[in-house]
Amino acid sequence: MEAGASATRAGGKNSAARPNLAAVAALAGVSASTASLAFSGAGPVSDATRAKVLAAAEQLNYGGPDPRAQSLRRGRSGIVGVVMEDRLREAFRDPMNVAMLDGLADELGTAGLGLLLLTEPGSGGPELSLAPMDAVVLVGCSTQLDRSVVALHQRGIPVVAIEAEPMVDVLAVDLDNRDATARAARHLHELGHTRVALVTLPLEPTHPRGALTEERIAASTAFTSRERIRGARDVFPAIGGVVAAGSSVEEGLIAGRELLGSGDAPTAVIAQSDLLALGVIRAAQERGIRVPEELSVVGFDGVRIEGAAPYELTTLVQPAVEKGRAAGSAIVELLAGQTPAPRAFTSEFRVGNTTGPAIS
Amino acid sequence: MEAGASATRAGGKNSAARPNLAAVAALAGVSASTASLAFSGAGPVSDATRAKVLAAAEQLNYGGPDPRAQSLRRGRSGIVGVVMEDRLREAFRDPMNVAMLDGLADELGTAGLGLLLLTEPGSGGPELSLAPMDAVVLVGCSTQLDRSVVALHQRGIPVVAIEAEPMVDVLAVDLDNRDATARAARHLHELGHTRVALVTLPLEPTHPRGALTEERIAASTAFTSRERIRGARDVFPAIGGVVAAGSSVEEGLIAGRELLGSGDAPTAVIAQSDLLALGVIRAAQERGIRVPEELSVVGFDGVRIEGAAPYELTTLVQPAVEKGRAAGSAIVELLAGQTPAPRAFTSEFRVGNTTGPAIS
DNA sequence: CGAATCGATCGAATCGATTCGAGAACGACT
DNA sequence: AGTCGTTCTCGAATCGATTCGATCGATTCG
Repeated sequence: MEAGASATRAGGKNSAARPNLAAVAALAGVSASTASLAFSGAGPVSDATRAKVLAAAEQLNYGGPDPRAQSLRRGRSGIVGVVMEDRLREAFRDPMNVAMLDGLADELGTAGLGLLLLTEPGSGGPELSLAPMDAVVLVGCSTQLDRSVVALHQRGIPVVAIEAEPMVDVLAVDLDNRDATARAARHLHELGHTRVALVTLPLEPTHPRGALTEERIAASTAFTSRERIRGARDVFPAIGGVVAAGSSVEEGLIAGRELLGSGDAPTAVIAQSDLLALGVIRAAQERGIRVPEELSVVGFDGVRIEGAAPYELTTLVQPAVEKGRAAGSAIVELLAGQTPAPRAFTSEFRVGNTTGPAIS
Repeated sequence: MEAGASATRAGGKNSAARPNLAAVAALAGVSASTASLAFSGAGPVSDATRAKVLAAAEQLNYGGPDPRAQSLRRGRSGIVGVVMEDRLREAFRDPMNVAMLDGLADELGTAGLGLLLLTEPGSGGPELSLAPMDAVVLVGCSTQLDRSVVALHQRGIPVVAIEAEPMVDVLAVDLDNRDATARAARHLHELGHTRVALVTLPLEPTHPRGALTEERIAASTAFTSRERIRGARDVFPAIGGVVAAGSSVEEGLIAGRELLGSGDAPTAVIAQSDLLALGVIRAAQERGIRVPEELSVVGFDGVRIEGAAPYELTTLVQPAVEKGRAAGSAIVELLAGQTPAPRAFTSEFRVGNTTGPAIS
């Protein structure tokens, strides 16, 4: 509290308290409603009056209508929450997420909406329901969000989910994760690979590493990861592998060491992100295993990674920015009272130089 | 507007309108004030009453107090704005920024505050003043923000600036940019280098590339970049170079080609970020110039970059996460009515294997 | 047994603006 | 001159909750 705080009321009208629209109106000699019109521009106000109001505002050092009050009255705050499953640092490590966010921010920014970064409940951050949001975007979130989604619906807050388990009253922006992965798997199959392993994204909220087991898959809450596993199994029904703790080159390296160090090392690896794929390649390099001659590696995302040279990943290029954009425009439509259709995006399989025929 | 919207009033009390605290209180047979107490937990409320209120809330499908109304009444929205100079994609491309943001989010999250991403005014995004924010963090922003800062002060919104031109009533979280760069320059000087060039971060809001000229430096609005240039000139008064359009390996590559292709190529380069430094190294590799034998390169930030191997950059390690944390805790204190002291961080000069003696 | 105390609940004011319908002033048209 | 139509301004209601002080019983203390 500042020095003059206690005098808020005692000091009369001209105390240190921040001025409000009423004070400005009073000084200008007009009613509050007119002053409001003068600021918002809606409704007819004579130039003379507007000038008077603006002058009064300047004199009182009034910075314009309080956004908090506007939010209440209008029922809109201009803020859209974005819930990402990881900590910021984790989420932003993958260029894919950043690209997606960029598309989202771009679309929302155009509509005058701001992006509020939220983490999943329980992370200690804002409770996901106490923030004044107009809408929410769920990004690759676990299915455990059901409860929160219900809470949001009670508030009448529309929800858009990018790559998530279908939920009632949640607009889906999807990617052909399963199909795409199956395509990559088929590619490996055609090249003659039979010993193929997966390096997956985290399956649990706590991101533990470890072998990919049936139990873990069944218990998993990570939609995207599970879909991609399904896609791989459409081609290699018994495929196994390891689970990484995140999407990074480092994690890929760890996973790669694990896979390549075992007795019957695979001849091909399906990594669930380009960063992981690059890490696997690094692990191969460490062991003197040549890519793609002795080991084929496919990634996912199609992001351009610094330091991948001379490799050009065989990967699934997904329209990340477009995905974000689609989510953004869906939100804008939702807020306009329209009912946009769900969007589904497809990935393009791009063959690089990290896959080749299986060694006979 | 939804189907039942027009019936909001006509339908009587039980229409499709979203329930509010008053409705819940009425159904529970208590006053609104008691219902409020029951939800907030402040003040004494008997268990029986609380149960009644909660039951009524459930029956009405009431999701708890409206954050917008709370914001107004409490004068707090729980939202902190973060203004970054670039587009999201630009800003998040540099791990440095992400690390900083992570520290910030961590500290703010603990205090129950959310992070609202904003871009500089004029970018079309939220007007930086119409969002209901409790405080604002300026990150490496241009000096052109003066006007906005004034607007924020009018609203009584505290402002913290990370590495920015000192401004009145703005709490500074600083880094020894000048000093640190001078240290690196001295290192090169001691190694015998005389033909040294700079690769700087953008100097103007529009991020044009080009030669580093006196006019540009003088007209520059980028604080960090300018400070670092000053540091370099403390050792090499006549140092020139090129300006990059952002902080990325790609930009460093472009800048490096420019520098190394010219007639009297430098024997050492001071890059203003690690990403730029790595790009310069790439440019050298392209031309068959050996690092560090024929070209020394120093960076700034000390972030671990994938793909830098086998090089370990000679660079200035700055405490990025800590910087963000400091800004976060400063904000928390500011909001608590305290007056935290400005913070200044120092970078540590780390010698890697990208600098060596000048060729005689 | 009267008084002080404590716990639970309620009333009313307040946060700061927006917006709708009504009213006033004024020029134009028949 | 009277009526109609503009244009500008105002009053009052409203958005949804929080919070201070007052009230009212019931319990406990002297």
